[in-house]
This record gives sequence, C-alpha cells and structure tokens, in this order.
Amino acid sequence: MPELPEVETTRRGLEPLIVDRKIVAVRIHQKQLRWEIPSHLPKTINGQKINSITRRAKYLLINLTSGSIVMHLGMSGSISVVPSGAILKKHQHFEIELDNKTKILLHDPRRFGAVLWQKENETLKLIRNLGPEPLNDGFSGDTLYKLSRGKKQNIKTFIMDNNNVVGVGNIYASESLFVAGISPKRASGNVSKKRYQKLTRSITDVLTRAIEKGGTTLNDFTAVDGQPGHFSQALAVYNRKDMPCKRCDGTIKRIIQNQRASYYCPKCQT
DNA sequence: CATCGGACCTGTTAGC
DNA sequence: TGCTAACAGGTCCGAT
Repeated sequence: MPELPEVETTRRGLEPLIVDRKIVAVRIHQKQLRWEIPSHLPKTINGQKINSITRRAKYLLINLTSGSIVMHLGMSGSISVVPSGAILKKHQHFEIELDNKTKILLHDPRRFGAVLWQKENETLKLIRNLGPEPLNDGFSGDTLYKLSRGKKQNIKTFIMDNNNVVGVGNIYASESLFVAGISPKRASGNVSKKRYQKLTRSITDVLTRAIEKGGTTLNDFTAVDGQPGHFSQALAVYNRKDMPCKRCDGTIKRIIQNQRASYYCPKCQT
C-alpha cells in the first residue's frame, strides 16, 4: 500500500493525537512481521512520553524521551487511533495504549511491515544508508544524473531504488515518468541532465499533490481516522491498462519491469 | 560493483 | 458456485 504520500498522510494524522502523550501499555499480538518485534520493546517504551513523530523515507519514527519506535507499513500496513476499549480486529498485530484512553493500532494483513527499536543517539542500518528525500532541498536533477551515469538499468527501476531517491514506489514511479514524458523503458544512463531536472520536478509535484489528497487508496489504505485517500482519481497511468491517455490520443500500456507492473503511454513518453 | 531472482505473507479478483 | 492462478502499495539478501 503505502508509498511516501501515504506514510506522510499517516504521520500527519498521528501527530496531533499522540504527541505529548504518555505510553501506559503495549501489546504485541503477532510478533512475526518482516522482522520479529524486539521482545524487550514493551518494557523499554512503557511509561515513556512521545515527543514527536517524524518520517524518513517510508519509515515512521515515534520519538520518545529516550530512543525511537521505528515503524514501516510494508505493502499492506495502516495505523489507526481508536478508543482503548475497542475490540481487536483481525491482523491488528501491535498496539500502544496512551494516557488519554486511546490506543495506536498497527494493522497489516501481509505482515511485510515492521516495528523496530532505535536507541538514543543511534541510527538503524536500514535508515543510515538511504538516499535523499524527494521533498527536501538535497534532491536535484544533477544528483540523479550523476548517479545514473554508466547504468544500463531502466529509469523506472532506477528511481525506485532507495539509494538514489527515497519514497518513490510503484505507483508514483509510473506517474512521475508520465508527467516528465519519459519512457520507463529508457536506460537511466542514457537520460540527459535536462530530462533529469524535469523528472525531479515531476516526482516532487506528484508526491506533493498526492499528499494534499491524502494519498492513494487502491484497495485498503486508510489514514489514521479511517478515511481513504483521494489521489486514485488523479492517477494518469497507474492501473489504467488499455484506457485512453489523458494527454494524447494514445492508449496506456502495462509491462513488467523488475517483476513489478509499469504503466505508461508509448506515444507521449519517449 | 551492478543486476537479477527469490523470499517473506494474506487477501482479492479474474478466468475457467 | 467453486477451484485455481495471477496479482497486489516494499525491500532485503544472496547468487551471478
């Protein structure tokens, strides 16, 4: 489910509900996620205060008095805040009860998500080596251009690689390339600096617009309040195989790259 | 080093 | 209606 806009939507929803609250109970119902939830975690975080919630790539960091809970939503994760007496539903694997009779719930049917612990003054290896944030100043066409020189890898796979830029998943990779007018099949090493500048602007624009709409709900993504995202209607190519292009009189095509579906218009993406 | 395929899971839908 | 196969928003890791 969640790419950067969905994770950011989740972060923004959580922020006013959990910051300055104290953790009064922690329950693990299924520890076997992508990695096992550390067994010491409940004891470590219980009683601590939540100072802030931040995001790095698709990771959410709930920053406590000392250390941070690191959460990832994987393919099917979502987080909600509900009354602490709410009855547990299927696939709600982890809960943090707060001092105002509410609790944070992690729901994740496929269990590709994660709940990890990061000590104070430490950065997990998973987070340490990530590339630039697409919505921050460090992200530029020049950087992507330099990183891509000499590469045969197609540009769609290239922009989905977290070493180059973080947060661009399968939906927004296709959407950004459409906006930039670049074919996903093009070798990343053969794309000009000028086109990389256009592409970085397209990525930033697409992600920003998606956040404004609360993300994309294809199947089951919901924000913290249970509401779906509304960017699905704005998708130009993703999930639109055989449908008309919104920009020219071409037809959207679906191909497989790196074992993932890519959608594009062969006529206006070159 | 760059690149590829497999692995981890469950649920939904399309096709027969 | 029921069975089976394909497919789904991520990304790490080991083999090549």
